Amino acid sequence: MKQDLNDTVPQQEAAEAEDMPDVSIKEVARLADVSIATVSRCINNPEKVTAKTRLKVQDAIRQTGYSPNTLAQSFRRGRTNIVMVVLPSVGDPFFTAVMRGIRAAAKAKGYSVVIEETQLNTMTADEIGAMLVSNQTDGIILLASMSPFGTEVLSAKSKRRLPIVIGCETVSPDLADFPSVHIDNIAAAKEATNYLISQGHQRIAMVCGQASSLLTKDREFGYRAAMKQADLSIEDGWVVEGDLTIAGARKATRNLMNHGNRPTAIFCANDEMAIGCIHEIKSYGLRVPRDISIVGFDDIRYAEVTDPPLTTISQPAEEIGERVMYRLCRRIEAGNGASSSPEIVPHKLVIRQSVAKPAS
Amino acid sequence: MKQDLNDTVPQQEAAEAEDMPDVSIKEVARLADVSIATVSRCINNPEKVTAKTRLKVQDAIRQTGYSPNTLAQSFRRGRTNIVMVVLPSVGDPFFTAVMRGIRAAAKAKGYSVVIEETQLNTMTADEIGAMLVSNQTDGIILLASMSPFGTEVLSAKSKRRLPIVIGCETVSPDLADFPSVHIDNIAAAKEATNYLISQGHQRIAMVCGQASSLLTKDREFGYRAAMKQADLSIEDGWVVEGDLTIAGARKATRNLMNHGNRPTAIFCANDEMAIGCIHEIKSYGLRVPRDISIVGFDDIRYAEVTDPPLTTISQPAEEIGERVMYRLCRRIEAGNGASSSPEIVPHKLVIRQSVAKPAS
DNA sequence: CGATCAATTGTATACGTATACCCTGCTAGC
DNA sequence: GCTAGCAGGGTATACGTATACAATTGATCG
Repeated sequence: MKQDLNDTVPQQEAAEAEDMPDVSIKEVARLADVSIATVSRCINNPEKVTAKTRLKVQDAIRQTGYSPNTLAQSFRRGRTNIVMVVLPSVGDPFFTAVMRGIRAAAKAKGYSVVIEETQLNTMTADEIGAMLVSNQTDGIILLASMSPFGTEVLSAKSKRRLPIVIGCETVSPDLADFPSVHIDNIAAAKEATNYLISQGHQRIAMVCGQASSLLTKDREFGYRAAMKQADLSIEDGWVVEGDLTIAGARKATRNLMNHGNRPTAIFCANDEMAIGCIHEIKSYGLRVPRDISIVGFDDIRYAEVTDPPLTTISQPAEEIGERVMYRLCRRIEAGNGASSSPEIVPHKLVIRQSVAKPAS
Repeated sequence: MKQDLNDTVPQQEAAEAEDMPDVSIKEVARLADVSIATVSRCINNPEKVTAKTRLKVQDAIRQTGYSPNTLAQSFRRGRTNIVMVVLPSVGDPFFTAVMRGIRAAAKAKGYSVVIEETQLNTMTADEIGAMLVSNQTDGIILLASMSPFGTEVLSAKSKRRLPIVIGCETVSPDLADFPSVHIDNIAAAKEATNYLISQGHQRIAMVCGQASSLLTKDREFGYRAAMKQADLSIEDGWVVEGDLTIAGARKATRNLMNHGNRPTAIFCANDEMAIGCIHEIKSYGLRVPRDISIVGFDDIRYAEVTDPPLTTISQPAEEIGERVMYRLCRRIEAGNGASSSPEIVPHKLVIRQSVAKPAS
């Protein structure tokens, strides 16, 4: 519309030929009076070229403002230096913390990362499959369980030799040979439940995640195990399914509030739901922890500024992210030679003020 | 190490030849007994090929499990279908909401998105410059102001014909010719401040963002304008700088609490800081809003579950994300022909319970 | 001083795709 | 029935880089 009249205005200094639209390795070679092979070597194997030539070439590079065409490089090398991470929800502060670790490690290793969201597992297997093949990436980090089509991933992996590493989630049996790094979710959930029990609670409910999520399955398992071990019964309707969001938790909590035998404590499968849970309880005119105690999971950064501050299980989120990324790198570089054993990182129960002894 | 002994084990059914490591267009052409050009046409211009041939080719594609090599395509076409978005902090729920909109639009348009974080503007200009050239993307969405090196971006843009669109931030003068979509930050901040004034507050402080962030600069400007218009003075030390995080806000709030003339209301440049602010105030044994009123900005999803629920300025975050992505697409497809006028979306003051009339 | 070898640089090719251009064969209009 | 036109499909090439291999240079040693 109006950008094409710049031919009528005097060329603005042109600095150092900085405004070339696209300068290829050829330009550099011509200017430095060497072959393109030499230029390429100067960049990738500087030690294989004379100091004198190297200087000439570096000079030409500077003059032309050349930078290698990443597309061509990726094509030639067969590597994009992009990894994909699949997670349930980008909005969850826990996952953003994990992402921070992943991103830090990725940057250190020279990778970019693209994120795909399973939208809390509402994606169909087809959608996920399409997502996986359409993106050309060097590897995949799975932070979300996708059991329904686990085999699809597996076949894709073996087919394209695509390294996959799993984080946070407990691995499902058919993905057991992939490397993974996560906490011991069962033990952590047991610990959280036991803490409630140790405070004298007997009527303990749980707001868990979707049935499709292995991770929350494990947490539910830990909860049930602790209850059984303490000889406490779990009434029908005490284990309600949230969708890991605040809204979902509020709805789930409503069911708990209306239960004939109302629990005195609630264990939430993540902090996000614990926040919703607390808020819903307050809307009933009840107080936390005086009337009902709450334990969360993840220790997101909002956990300490909620009212009351949340007692929860802390995961080393950033560390998980870093480790999982580094393991993926090793997998990319070393192939299947790299270790594929699961890596368990430590969790910790952090006690704040959302749990009290039961009133009743 | 151990994956090379599969020649000794019997081939596992081989299904439908589904396990080929890398099948190119050539395989398909050979199998369908056509030229590779025809295969390519079948995929990209199906109407230019006979129905019969098309069927043959589609059959071959299915049999081989072929999918085009995205790297080669990108290289050939000179387009990656990847866009980069630069934002201050991936952890901030406001930006994750914007990202949700961006992601949705990107998916609809067939783009992947890589995220770069300016780490709350602690990146150096060099780092940012490196980031921009290293990533081969079709376009950039700027959600963070980077005034110090705005010119660098600008030159990069003109140099590589790289479309850039700005979101959320008010554009700095030297980026004024880029398309942008955002709310009227000044007007919104004025509205927030006026609301406090209308409730009878006169000693109103502000926790703003870093000086380098244009966006919070605008909010501060709006605050000052509203105060001036109401003939209220702003004491030294009433405008404190946070870093848009909870921790930063708590520190900033501490200064406000220790101020000789303690304010009765605080306007925070974002909700994240408002949360920190509230928490810090509580730690002084004071109550919100009885002792001090708080107004936030952004209306993140935690704003309604804080205690008390936060009065704040609501931005249509997801919509901003979508629109900004669509504008980037238009820019990528239509070049500079696409409109570059700023697009102002509406904001809204949402009144909850963090503001009361001043006690004094 | 010449031959051999190492070091350095140039030449040529391949990666997989998209497309400009050409060729073939068919159809339609006279 | 012959030709003009056209549609469908094949051939060849280009994209920018990296590298195997060839060629050339220089140096060292006999």
